[in-house]
Amino acid sequence: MKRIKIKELLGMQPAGQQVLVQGWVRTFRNNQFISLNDGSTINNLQAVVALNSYDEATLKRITTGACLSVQGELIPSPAKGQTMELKVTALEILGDCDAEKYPLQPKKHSLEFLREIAHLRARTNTFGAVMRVRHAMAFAVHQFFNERGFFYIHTPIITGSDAEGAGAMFRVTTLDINKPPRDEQGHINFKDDFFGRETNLTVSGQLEVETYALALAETYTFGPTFRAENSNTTRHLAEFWMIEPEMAFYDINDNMDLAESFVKCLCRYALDHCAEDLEFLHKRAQEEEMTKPQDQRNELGLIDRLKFVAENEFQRLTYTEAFEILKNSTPNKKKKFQYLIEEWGADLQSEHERYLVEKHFKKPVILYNYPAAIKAFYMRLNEDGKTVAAMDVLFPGIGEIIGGSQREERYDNLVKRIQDMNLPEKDLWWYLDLRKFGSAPHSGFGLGFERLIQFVTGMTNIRDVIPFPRYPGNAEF
RNA sequence: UCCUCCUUAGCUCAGCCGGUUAGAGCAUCUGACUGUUAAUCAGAGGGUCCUUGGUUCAAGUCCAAGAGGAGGAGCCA
Repeated sequence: MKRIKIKELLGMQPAGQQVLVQGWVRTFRNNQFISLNDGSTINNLQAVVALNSYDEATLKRITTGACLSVQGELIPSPAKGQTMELKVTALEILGDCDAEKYPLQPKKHSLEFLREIAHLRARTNTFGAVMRVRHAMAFAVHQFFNERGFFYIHTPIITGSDAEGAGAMFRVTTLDINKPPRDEQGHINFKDDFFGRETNLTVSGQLEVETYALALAETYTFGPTFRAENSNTTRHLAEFWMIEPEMAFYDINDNMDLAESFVKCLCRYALDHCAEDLEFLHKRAQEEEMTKPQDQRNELGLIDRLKFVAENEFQRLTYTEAFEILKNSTPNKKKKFQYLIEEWGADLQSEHERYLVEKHFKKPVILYNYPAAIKAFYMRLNEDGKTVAAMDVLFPGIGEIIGGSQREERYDNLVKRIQDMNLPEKDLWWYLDLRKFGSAPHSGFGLGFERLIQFVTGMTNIRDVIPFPRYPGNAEF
C-alpha cells in the first residue's frame, strides 16, 4: 500500500477508506490515542488503537519520538478536537525511542535548549513550521525572478578575490598549517597552495554576478555566504544565505522599485501558502510577547505585520532628509540617543534606523543617496560629488534587510574610488574590464535570506531560522 | 570585541541575612482509570548546586579567575 502524507489526508473526506501513514509520535494518551506527525504539515493525525488489540509490550514501545507505520480506516472522529481519525488495523514500529533518554518532551522547551540539540529540534512544532516557511520563501524567490526573466547565476563559493571589503574572510587552503611552505622572507608561499594563490570563502557574489548582468541583463545569485566577523547578535551568522539580484539598465529608482516589490511578493507568498504554519507562529510569538513589558510589544501581530508590508507603500527618503528628521527629533534634542545626530556624513546607528521605522514613519523605510565616505567603492557617485546612489531597506524589528546601490559604471570614477580607498587595484582587473568594454548603467542589491525568514516567522534570534547555525565558537553538527 | 544579566534534577525555575538531610512544576518510571486532546489520579526514582581557587568554624549562597548561555552595542545582510 502506498504511503499518504498527513497534509493530503487531512484534506480528504473520511469515509472508512484504507490508508497508510508513517511518522513520529508526538504524544500517546490513554494507551489508545496516538498523535502522529509526518512533517508534511503542522497538524497531527490522531491514530486510535482499540483497547486490548495489542499486547502491553508493543504499547509500551509507542513513546514520544518513536517512528511508526500505521495502516487503518479513515473515519470521522466521534470526539472533539479533530474532524477525523485513523482506526488502526496494522501497526509497525519502525524506530523505537527510549523515553528516558529522549531529550524532547511533550512540553514547551526553551529555544536555547533546542539549539543544543539542533539535530532533534526539527521534530518540534516550531522548527517544523519555520523550516517549511523557509522552504516556501526559497521557492518564492526563484519564482519571483523566473517570472520576470531573471537568470539564476551560480557564483563561486571559493573566491580568489578579497576586495569586496564586506568583512573578514575564512581562508581556504590545503597547506599543512603546522608547517606551511615559506619563501626567503619567511612569508607563507601560497604559490604552493591548491589554487596557486590565496583563496577564501565568499563574502558576497555581487562582483561576480555583475559580470553576468553585463551580458544577460537581468540576473541574480542565491547561495551561501561567509563572514568571519566576531559578531554575537540575534541578527548575524558566520554562514548565511544571500540573494543578490543585479540588473543592467536599472538606475537607483528601478532598483528600489524592484526591492520593494520583491519583499512584498515574498510576504504575500507566505500569507497565501503557509497559512497554518504562520497561524501557529503567530500564536507562539504572541505568547512570547506577553512576557515582555507593554512598551516593548509589537503593535501588530505576525500575520498583520506581513499584510501591512504586502499592502503598504514603503517610505522613501534620502539620507539628508533622514538626517534632518533625526536631528530635529525629540530623542536627539533630549539627548536620549546614545549617538547624537550632529554632523552630516556620520553613519546612522541602529537606534536611528529603529526610530525612523518604528516611531516616526511606522512602516518599512528605504533610505537612499548616502554620503560616499561611509559606503562601498562600487557605488555610483551622484552629481553632487559627495553622495552615492546607495539604498537600504529598513524593516521593523530586524533593521537593515536589504542593502544595494546603482553601481559605478564609469571607468575613471571607479578607479579613483579604488585608489582613494586603498583597495588592491590589480586584483580587480576583471571587474574594471567590465567598465572598459561595453559598460552599462546597472544596479543591484543584497537581501539576507535569514533576516527575511526572521521577519516572516517572527523568530527573534537568527540562529533559529537556519537548520544548523554557524556563529563564533559554534560549529557543532 | 565591549557592556549588562544568567548558570541548582532530563526541562523550566525557587532557594530569604552564609547555618540541620537541597525544593517545586513538568518530564521519566510504577500502579489505577479508559474517547483522550501537552489526558487525569496516586506513588517512586532522579543533584559534580558550571569549573578552579579564595574568605569563613561553616559556602548553592560572599570574593576572584575561567568556561558556557542570553540580551544590548559595534561590524553588517
